[in-house]
Amino acid sequence: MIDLKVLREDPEAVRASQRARGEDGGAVDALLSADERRRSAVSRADTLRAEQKQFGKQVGKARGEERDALLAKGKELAAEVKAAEAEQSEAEKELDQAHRALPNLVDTAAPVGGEDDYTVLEHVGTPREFDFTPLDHLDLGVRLGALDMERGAKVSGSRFYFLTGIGARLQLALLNLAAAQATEAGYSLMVPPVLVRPEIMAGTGFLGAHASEIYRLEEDDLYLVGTSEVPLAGYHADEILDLSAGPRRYAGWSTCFRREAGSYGKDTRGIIRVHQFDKIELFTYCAPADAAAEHQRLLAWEKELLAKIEVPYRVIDTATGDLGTSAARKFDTEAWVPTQQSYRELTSTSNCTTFQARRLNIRYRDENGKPQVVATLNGTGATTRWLVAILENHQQADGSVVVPAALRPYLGLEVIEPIA
RNA sequence: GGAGGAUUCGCAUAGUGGCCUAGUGCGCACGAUUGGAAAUCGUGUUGGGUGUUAAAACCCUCGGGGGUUCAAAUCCCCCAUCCUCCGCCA
Repeated sequence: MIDLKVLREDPEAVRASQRARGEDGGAVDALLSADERRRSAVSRADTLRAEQKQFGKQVGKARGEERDALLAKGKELAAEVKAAEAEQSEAEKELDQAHRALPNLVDTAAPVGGEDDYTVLEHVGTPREFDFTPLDHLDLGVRLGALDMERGAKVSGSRFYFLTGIGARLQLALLNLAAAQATEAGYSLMVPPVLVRPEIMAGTGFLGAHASEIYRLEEDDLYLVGTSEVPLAGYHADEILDLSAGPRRYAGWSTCFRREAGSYGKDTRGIIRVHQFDKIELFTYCAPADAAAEHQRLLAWEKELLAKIEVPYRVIDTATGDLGTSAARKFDTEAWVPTQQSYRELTSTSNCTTFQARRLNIRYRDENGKPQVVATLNGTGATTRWLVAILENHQQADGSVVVPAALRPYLGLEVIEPIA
């Protein structure tokens, strides 16, 4: 939810943000009038309640006929209060709905436009020239005994897979590397629940436009998370944090589940786009004033990790129209995938400012000891998809794959050889 | 799945319809005392909303929601969470 004070003081800024996202400006005016209605309803109900309270005290003292008269009048007042309270709660419900319907305000520094209007901030490394025809990650994975899509489909359907043998070990090595770096950087490593309650899922902003992406367990009214951002954001819901020692940083290690609805036919080969994968997710709670700097730090940590797997990549500043509901700004890193001759997203870091925290009621005490809403940010540590970039970029003519130096201590191998 | 118990201000507790504007202890903050400290004494100490330039004032908040009543921490109903036990399953 956005800050209603900002809305009241500068509705035009909110409308501009909506336009930048390519969304409806009418939602802004709906929210403004809902806010107006709620305030007048609250004020009416407050006045009546005050009157009734004073009145109730007189009844307690009165006796006899006087008491009977007061009781009659009291009944009237009670009915009025009840009506005013019903009006108030109706107005509050409407406000909440309108409030939650509005996505976060975009950062004015983010490039305006649709999916393809991102800005490339930098290129790191140079795509390798192959003197042989490189195999894609699926062919490589099968030859190395690392990946089995067919049995994944047999057991669970399309977009499911088994990481087998060295594939499973490679993923563990990668996630351990990421977990170790995150721990060193001051993140607390967390293994969170991957099933969450509706209010937590809604609080992180995933039940709006992207609800169809999410698995829901109807019987239990729980959602499977698409990233541990969700449980990590919920971790401090309804709390007032002490941030006097600096931001709270968590690294979540979890499996992630995505329905990939609407992506039929896209990336059907291999493990680029799958229903289930593993990820280390970086998550920060900090004072809103520190959020932009923390966002840069998250990006820097992602780049540090990418350097360790030694793949060429670029960094993009995502356009406003392609931002998630909660994000004000988002930087993606995209690794070069040789067999696709293109860059594919490996990490994504979003500054959600106070948007999620306002929904989840997460605050901190400012220097005056007053509760204020915190800012939340998230970024990718490492994911299953990284295996694609590692395998393809480090393959050799004989079908073996050189293990990047930083991964060797975690895998215990310098080269992964084909099994047959 | 079943039975019982619990949920009150950071923590611990008191509170069985109006004197609860929620008491007490601990903790915490500030002050007094002291050469300084401990002890002691005093004052303050949930969060949110309406309102205001700011304040004042007012309203809500005793796990959540609903109900009874002129009036609910207190009575009734539903739900959540935690604990104990039984059953079932792994």
